Amino acid sequence: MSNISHRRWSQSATLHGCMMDGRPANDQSPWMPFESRRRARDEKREAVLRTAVQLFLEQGYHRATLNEVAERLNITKPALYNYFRSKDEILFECWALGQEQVDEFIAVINRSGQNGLGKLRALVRAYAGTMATDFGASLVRFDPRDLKPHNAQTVRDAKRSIDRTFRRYIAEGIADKSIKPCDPKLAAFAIAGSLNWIGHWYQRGGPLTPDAIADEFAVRLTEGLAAPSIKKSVVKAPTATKKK
Amino acid sequence: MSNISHRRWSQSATLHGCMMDGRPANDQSPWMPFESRRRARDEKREAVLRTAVQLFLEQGYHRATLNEVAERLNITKPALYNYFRSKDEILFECWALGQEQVDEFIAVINRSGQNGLGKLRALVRAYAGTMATDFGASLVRFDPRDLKPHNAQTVRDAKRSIDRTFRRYIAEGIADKSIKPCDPKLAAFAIAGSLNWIGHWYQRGGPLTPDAIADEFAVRLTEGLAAPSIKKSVVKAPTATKKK
Amino acid sequence: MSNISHRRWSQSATLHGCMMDGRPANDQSPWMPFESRRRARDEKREAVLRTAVQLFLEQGYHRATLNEVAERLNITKPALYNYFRSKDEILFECWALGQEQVDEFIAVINRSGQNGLGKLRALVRAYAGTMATDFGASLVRFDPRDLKPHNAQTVRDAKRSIDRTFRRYIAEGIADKSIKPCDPKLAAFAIAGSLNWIGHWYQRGGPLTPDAIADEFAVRLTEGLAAPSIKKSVVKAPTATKKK
Amino acid sequence: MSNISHRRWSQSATLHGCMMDGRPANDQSPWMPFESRRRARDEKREAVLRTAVQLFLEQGYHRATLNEVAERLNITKPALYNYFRSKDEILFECWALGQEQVDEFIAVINRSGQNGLGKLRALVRAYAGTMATDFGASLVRFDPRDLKPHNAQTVRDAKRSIDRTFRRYIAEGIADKSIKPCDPKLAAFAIAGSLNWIGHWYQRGGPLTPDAIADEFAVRLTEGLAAPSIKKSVVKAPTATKKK
DNA sequence: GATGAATGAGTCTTCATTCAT
DNA sequence: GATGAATGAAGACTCATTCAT
Repeated sequence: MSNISHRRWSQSATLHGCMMDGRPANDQSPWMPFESRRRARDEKREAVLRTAVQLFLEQGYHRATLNEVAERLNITKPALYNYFRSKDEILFECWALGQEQVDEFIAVINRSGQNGLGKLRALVRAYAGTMATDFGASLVRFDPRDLKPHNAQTVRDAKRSIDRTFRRYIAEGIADKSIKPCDPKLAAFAIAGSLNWIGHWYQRGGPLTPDAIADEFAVRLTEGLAAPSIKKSVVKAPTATKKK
Repeated sequence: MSNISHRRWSQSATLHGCMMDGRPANDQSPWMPFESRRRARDEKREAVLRTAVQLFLEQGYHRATLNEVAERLNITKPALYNYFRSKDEILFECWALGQEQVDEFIAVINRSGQNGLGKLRALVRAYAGTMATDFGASLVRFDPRDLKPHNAQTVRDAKRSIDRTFRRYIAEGIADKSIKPCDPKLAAFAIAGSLNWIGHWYQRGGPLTPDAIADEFAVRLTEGLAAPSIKKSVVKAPTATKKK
Repeated sequence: MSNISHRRWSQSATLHGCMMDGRPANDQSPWMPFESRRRARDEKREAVLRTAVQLFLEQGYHRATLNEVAERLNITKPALYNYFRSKDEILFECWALGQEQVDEFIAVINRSGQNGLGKLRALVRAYAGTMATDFGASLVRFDPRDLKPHNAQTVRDAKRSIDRTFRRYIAEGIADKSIKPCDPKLAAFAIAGSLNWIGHWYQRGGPLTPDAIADEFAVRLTEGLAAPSIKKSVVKAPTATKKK
Repeated sequence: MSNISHRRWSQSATLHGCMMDGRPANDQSPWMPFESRRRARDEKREAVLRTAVQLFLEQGYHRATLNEVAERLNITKPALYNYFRSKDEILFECWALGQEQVDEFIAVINRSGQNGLGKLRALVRAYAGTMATDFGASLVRFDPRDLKPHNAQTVRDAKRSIDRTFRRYIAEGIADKSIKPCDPKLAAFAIAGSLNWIGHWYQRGGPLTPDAIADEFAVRLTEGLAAPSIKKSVVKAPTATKKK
């Protein structure tokens, strides 16, 4: 039954790491075909995920069938099992790709030397942009309860981590006086809520561009928090958002 | 197998009352038994909905089975079909009870003579409170695509109507100068997003009371919008919400 | 479980017998109310059967639900169980009313002093007329396999008996030279088939009256069999059939 | 639980042949395996239909369960859904196979240059033979109301078409004087009724062979109609019917 | 690596029937 | 005698998953 070693999600970048692995490809090693085969495999994996995330968002995880995923890829259902062990693993990997984006821009913001308000605005901006992507939306539209317990826990941990980041930036801002005193917890909820909601209503091709939304939200969601003196300073978000 | 002998409707204290006045009914009104039967029926319907909404929120609509709904009510699955025609009808009725709350307080707010900002704050407050209830949360946690087309349309219409209300209050506020000029559409999205998100994270029994959340959000979500002069005025929400 | 004595169908006329029982009603006995109650009961029983046979013919036994039978009678489903013990018993009683008609006219024809061809024609005529009634059609449109084994046997016996009657008349006709020599078995099948088919296609309110059909079939189905000399003699069927 | 290990399609002698030439396929045509797969599939579909039609005739459509169909084929119920979309589709396909036989021999008769009586007799003969087959009997033993509206309509149209064919041949016969003047409509009903009834009483393995029935009916059902001069001409039915 | 075929688990739903009132 | 409520038995259908080829 379980003769396949359990691939585990290690909080960052399996798939992304893979793509960087292209590196050894530049030499003429005899296992080049091996390499290229692996790359082909990864590309197919990704194609599955792109198709799946779309379908899952369109119809909802439970109404979407693997049959339709396969059909859209012009393959057959069992072929999917060459790349993924189960439907919920596909779901999880979709989520993981979204989470990767978040991890990346949070890392960038963390390294930026801004004050609390600056970081918060940068976060809002980047997060809003991510919510307007398929994989980003999957962060908030998919239900962890559809995952196996282990993965579900991973998701919950990540969610909590994001929440803590919001609160931390706010707390930092309060400490450095760039943000008015307030309850970081509720403020974080309010801001995150607005942002997460984007994942539910944003429609590609609508009148609003992701950038416009991101800019507007970066201002709107923080202007109430900004301490009087720096209310007007708007910050450019790091353009870390990977879209691929 | 048949360890369920006494059928009980665990959640119906009122129902129990009913059964007690089944006998004294002969002394008063001749259609008392009739009345009481109808009431009993309504109460059972409601008990089903209360149980169902809880289960649907707990486990998600698709993972929740009617069997478990029935079990929690100490009845059998087909008994549910005395009150509802299908699983999705139950879902719809849960939503409808939440929507009723919303319709009611919006009606009250509409009739209040406040300015735009006042109405908006009242709306935020009442809406936040509703989100902290089971039926309220069902407004945003249930997926209209699980409903029959007709009901799905009803839900979508209602959602649009709520959105328009947010925008209208904001526009009114801009017109009457109680709200700073801004894009009503995006502002409405931002506010509604924060509020809707409550339905996803709020846990009964947590450290935050619905009222605290409602108050905080009423201030927090609007202070950025408020025109300088009236920034400090906080409004009590109409307490119109509860229905029974 | 089976504390109810099994009412058994004794090949003739429970219901019919009942109606003849009107007999004691002509006196002023003190148990008149008793009598009248029983008559009321019988009338309701019959009303159920009339409604049921229609519905069963309209929609087919399995698609027709007792609920709809009850609805058409403006009563509720369990009320039906005051008159019948099960759905298939209703089916059986419908069949029995049709069979009664057949038994009656066969008895009449048997007693008539006609020759074989005469009897055959009389039978065809009467049978065709019966097929154009609801209860008559139920003889051929209902499936004995829907009945309990005992009743199913009763039905099969009756069918066989009718078949034997056809064959007997034909054989008589051959013997008395009113019918050309032929295989009575196949001839009976052919004639009975044509007649039974009426139950499938005849629509009340169509252009053809039952009488017209009966007359035409009486001629058409037998003219091939008739020995030359008496080909033209047409016989009036006994008008014994109609019961109400 | 899993006492079914070897899945066998009991009725598919041909299928077995197929599987044998699965191996030699490498020596000849490259798409042989493809072909053979398709053929295997068709044969299984047919095996399902053969089993289903038998069961439906034996027990009636509603009492027959897909489970039993599957069991008789030594497969499981959902496997049936590889070949058919629903139970009623299976019913329809059974009917369609019977109808195909009818369409074929009608086409042949239409092309024959016989006079009206000749065509009618040929039709009777061929139709009688078909009624003695399982798929033929399904033409009259299955209830179109069990089908989806679209298919039900198809069935009704086909029935009407057959009826028109009977009437047309009779009318032709009257016109060309091979048939005595009569009402084509009622005559068609009478003949078709006799024939259809075969589908209800004919038992394979009984004393009567289909051919004997067909021959007898071809004479019996038409001798009453034949105009005196040609009464004796008997026609061989087209042997076009059997399809495999 | 891919496919057709098959499976098993599970859910909704229907309906005849019974029971308490 | 009638009713509302409840039940249990059963069946169709779906779909993720597996297996042999």
